[in-house]
Amino acid sequence: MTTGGIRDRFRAQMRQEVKEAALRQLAEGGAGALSINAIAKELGVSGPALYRYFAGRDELLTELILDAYADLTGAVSAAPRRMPDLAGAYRAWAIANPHRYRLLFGAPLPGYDAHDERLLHAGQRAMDVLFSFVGPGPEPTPPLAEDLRTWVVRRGAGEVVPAVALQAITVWSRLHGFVSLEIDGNFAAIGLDPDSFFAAEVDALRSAR
Amino acid sequence: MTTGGIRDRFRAQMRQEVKEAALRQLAEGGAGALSINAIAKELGVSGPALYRYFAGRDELLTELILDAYADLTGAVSAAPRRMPDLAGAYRAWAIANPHRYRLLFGAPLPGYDAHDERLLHAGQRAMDVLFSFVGPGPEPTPPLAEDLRTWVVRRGAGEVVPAVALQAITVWSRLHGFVSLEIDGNFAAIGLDPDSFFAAEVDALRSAR
DNA sequence: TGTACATCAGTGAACGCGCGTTCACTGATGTAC
DNA sequence: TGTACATCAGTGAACGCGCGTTCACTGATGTAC
Repeated sequence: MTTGGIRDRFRAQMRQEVKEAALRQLAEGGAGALSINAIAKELGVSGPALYRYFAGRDELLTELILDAYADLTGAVSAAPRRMPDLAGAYRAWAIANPHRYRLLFGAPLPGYDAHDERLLHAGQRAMDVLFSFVGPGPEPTPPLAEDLRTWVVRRGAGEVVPAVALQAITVWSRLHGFVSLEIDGNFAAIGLDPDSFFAAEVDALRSAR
Repeated sequence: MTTGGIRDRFRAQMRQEVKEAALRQLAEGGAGALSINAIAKELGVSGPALYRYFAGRDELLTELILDAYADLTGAVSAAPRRMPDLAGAYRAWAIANPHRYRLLFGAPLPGYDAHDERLLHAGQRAMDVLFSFVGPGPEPTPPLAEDLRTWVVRRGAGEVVPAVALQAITVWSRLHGFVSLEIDGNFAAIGLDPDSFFAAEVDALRSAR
């Protein structure tokens, strides 16, 4: 399996083009709109041709999710190590890529089995970024503190203290609340401008909870 | 259009059975699993038969969403007027009805136009319950305070002060964050027990934002 | 109380569409001698 | 440098399935006289 041959390069580029077309369709058609046949048509190729590049729909989906994890993690990591910047980067990525954000954290797609362990690792890496961003919040009370300690150890991040773990999850949960309400159009539906409210919510996050 | 005739009662009951079957399929198959034909089959009837009771898939969906709004609003209203009970009732309903919760606040279904104004009213009624539950949070700063005031007036809830409006949205956003992470399996995916964390998050909500 | 009629639930066929996936095959192209 | 061969991208047909919706129609049933 030598890489770098002409055919290998062609394959790699074609895989890339398939993924790009897939993202385009995901962006337009919504969650269930990912169709092998539709992608093939967009690339000017017959449906079965794509099976040269992906074992099937599931493998393509897995690749898209892994890419999305890497992309989001990169975008957030690139932000200055301050709370408002973290929050802003997270939100900005989600708004720019709502369909990919839903792929990561939204309802599981019917018929898709996410049993690839690379997905777990990608998720852990994303969470690690959060750990490195937040400071310790309020000290969790005993039962919760125990849960957090064992959780952190089982993740192989034993050096993270419970107060930081709790803060990371809290930040994630609140950011996700705001961001998912926004990208799913719930603020728009009730006629509320998200920007000013976001600033207030981030401000509350900054002042340690 | 007299109601109460034998045929009218039959129609009403059949509509109810269609909706129940729809909910069952939604619960099993996920978001896009709502199929007129599948519902008909479950009821032991041919597909076109359902067009006697619903103009089409969209009307059925609209009814399901309206029912879900009424149900959630009722469940939350029935809770004692204290923060932990509000949060608990909201979460409990979402866990018991994840598919319906997604119908209300999740990504818009592709191909479904939610332009029925009854949906807006139902959403407003739900938000009104929140208004009646929360006390004033911290005073919003000028630009946000202005937004909130005009927003509240445009909704016809002019007696609600900005600090209460902000608190209601904040509570909603944070509850939604936690609840949607939970029902979409994100806590399970990273191996975290939601219960103890939920208690901590609610506790943070209780102590005024 | 009996009969005629209008109403309406439900059917089966059809339309046009789309899906993921398999299979046998063609034809171009890189590669090894 | 030329030739033979193996590799592999891509095709078109097919399978079996499902979808929402329309249409002309049958047959039962409530209702009005």
